[in-house]
Amino acid sequence: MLDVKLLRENLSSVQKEIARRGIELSLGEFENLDRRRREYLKEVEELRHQKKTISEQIGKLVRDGEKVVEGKKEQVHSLDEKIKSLEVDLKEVEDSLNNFLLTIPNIPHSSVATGKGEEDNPEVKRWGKLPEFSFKAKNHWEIGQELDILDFERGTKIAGSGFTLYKGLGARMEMALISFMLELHTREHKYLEVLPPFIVNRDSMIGTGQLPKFEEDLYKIEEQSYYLIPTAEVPVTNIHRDEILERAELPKYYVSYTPCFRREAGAHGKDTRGIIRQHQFNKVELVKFTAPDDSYRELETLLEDAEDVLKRLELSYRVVSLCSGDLGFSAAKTYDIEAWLPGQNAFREISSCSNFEDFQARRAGIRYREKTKDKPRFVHTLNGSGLAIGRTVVAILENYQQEDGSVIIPPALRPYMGGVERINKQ
RNA sequence: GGAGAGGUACCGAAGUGGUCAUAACGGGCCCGACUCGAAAUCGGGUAGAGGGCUAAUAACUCUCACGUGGGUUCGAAUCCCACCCUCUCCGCCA
Repeated sequence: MLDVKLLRENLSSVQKEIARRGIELSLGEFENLDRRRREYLKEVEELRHQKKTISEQIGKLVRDGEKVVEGKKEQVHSLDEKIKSLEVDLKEVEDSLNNFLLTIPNIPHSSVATGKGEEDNPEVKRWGKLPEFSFKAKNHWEIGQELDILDFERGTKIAGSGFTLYKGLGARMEMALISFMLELHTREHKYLEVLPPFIVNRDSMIGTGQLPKFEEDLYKIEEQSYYLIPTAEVPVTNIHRDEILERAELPKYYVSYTPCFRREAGAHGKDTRGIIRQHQFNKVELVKFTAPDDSYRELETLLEDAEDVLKRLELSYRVVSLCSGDLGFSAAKTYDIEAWLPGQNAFREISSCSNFEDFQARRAGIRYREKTKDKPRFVHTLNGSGLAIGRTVVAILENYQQEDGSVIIPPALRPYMGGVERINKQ
């Protein structure tokens, strides 16, 4: 959520910034709602003040033994009527305004390139040498099926399309990657591991920006208005919802493994084969809470922490900076890490690292005090995949495939796989 | 799920219809005094949100805020209803 005051005072420049996303903000609607809200509020507060004053007078009179207070009670009654009707109007305007504010995306950072979509994302860096094969590189789903470690038919039978059954060393590799990443980030990058609920309430979803706008992307448990998390970002960022942190506590680093559930509404027909796009997938997520001045420096180190996973697995990748049109709703700036997939002859997203500045913090009420007596200020929140597990499996299968159909396990991962060095055909 | 108890500031806790919610009392924390320094002691300070007025994130002022939302009443932390959460016991259960 954007600051109402910022919006009020710099309406046209905010509008211009948001326009870079290809979204047009309605100035008139905001100005009208904001103005009416303040008018109603002022009036209601004035009437409440009058009411309070008279009630206090009645209290005094009664205590002094005065009995003739009916006239005063009448005054309060008539004030009450006015107040109640104004409150209805006020609530209506406040709800509209609030809903309007909750659906405005974050302002792109000044370093974000203006562009329409994926094709306009500037490449920031590249790492590693692209592997060369003396044979035709296969897709991960071919490799996975031939090794009998990925079973798409069974996944579909059990749940539906977009769900996969991992078997044998496939399942083992998925779990090994989770352990490997958690250990790397906790031991070497100093993140605190947390294992949160995978189901959250509506307030948490609003806090990080999934709701109210993107309900159709989420799995909902109707009976209780609970939602399955689409990313660990949601429960982990909401750890500190409605809290005031101490300056000395910042920055806070969390790392969390969770499964992620996404309906992928509107993505039909994309990546239908394989495990690139699933309704359920595993992810290790990095989340940071920082002081505002530090957040962009912290974004760079967050990115490096995520990159480190690929470096250790010796997988080639590149980093792109999302352009204004490709930026997510809540993000001010995002780097995507794209791993090289020989089977697809393309770089594909394997991590997304974002700075949300105070956008989520304002929604979720996450604040800190610069000094003991200062007014609380909003923290900045950041997060990034470190990494998406399923896509890492894809990258390993495709990059480490051998001519005989086997797949070599990257050395860094072997300790987490009981020393297995290679997955062979049975 | 059943029965009971309870949710008040950073923590504990008083307040059970009015002039004590910038909320008694105790603790913590911050500043100061004392001290070579510290402890002890003494003094002072310690919530939030949204408006109005402003150049102002200053001063002043108003409203809201006692788990959440309603209701009763001239007036609610206090009475009533619903819901949420915590604790104890019982039941069920991986």
